[in-house]
Amino acid sequence: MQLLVKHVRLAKEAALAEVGMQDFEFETLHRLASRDSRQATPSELAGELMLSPAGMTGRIDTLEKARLVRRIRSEEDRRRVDVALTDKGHELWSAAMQVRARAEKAMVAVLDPDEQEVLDGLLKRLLTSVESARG
Amino acid sequence: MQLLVKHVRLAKEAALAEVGMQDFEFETLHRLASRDSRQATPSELAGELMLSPAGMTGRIDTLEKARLVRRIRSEEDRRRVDVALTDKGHELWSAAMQVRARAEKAMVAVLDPDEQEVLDGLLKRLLTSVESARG
DNA sequence: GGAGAATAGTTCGCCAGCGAATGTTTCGTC
DNA sequence: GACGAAACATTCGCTGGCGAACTATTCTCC
Repeated sequence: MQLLVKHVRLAKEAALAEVGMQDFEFETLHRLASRDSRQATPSELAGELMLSPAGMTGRIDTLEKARLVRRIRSEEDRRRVDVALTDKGHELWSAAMQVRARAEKAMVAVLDPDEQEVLDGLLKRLLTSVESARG
Repeated sequence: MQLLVKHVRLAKEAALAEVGMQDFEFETLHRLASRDSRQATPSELAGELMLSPAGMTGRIDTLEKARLVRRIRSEEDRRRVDVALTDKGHELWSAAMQVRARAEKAMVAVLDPDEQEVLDGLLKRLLTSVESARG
């Protein structure tokens, strides 16, 4: 049911528009914010977000232009670059988190808690199996 | 869990590559093939596929170039255009259907039939609720 | 019955992402 | 220690899709 997925995506995007952010920007910030260090390399992010390296460079470009993120050339290994969340980026991320959590909650509210748990479990099993099946 | 969705999408695309087709092409053909008349207007298709009118025009262009589809200007209402599946398009669609069904089956095989039914039901309820919530 | 609103499709300029090729830096091995 | 292989990020050209403006046709209603 990818129609559902599209709807969900659209609903989430609509929610994010409230804080003036696009979905892909939020996803990237979210990955960064979920790390203790508040930073990661482009490759790591690209892997987690299932994005090509080229695409990742582009995303970081726009985020950096918006001052939500900073590029820091690594000293030990000068091929590497660390992408760090700025204060502004962190603020915007938390704002978006709230809006988004609200939207998500409203959507799954049609299912009672037990059902939500069942759904969650089934989806997780599918995900792990599919992931292992394709490396 | 949009990660799951992305994986599923990727897996399906990989499957379709076997018959040399892209996902969006298949989706469009599928909508056409699911109709008795084997044809539909661009607007109808755009609505079903959640695509902008502009995007739909582009898709039809490429499909028409590949001779999978034909544009037929309507006689009664000359603003309208009917998109009709060609024989070649229909053949390719059925070939893709088989490949795709196989891939889909393999993915949900980790769940036993009862679980599949539960998952299906939950997802459908989510979809209808989300759809009604946003017109 | 003619003017303006509505409808259907297309064109145009733009954007995010992809794959392939490129430039640097580091690693492995002889 | 030097040279080729590998790792990282970036640039380049291309593609699918979007929104807004445009064209052509039909509907509405005074």
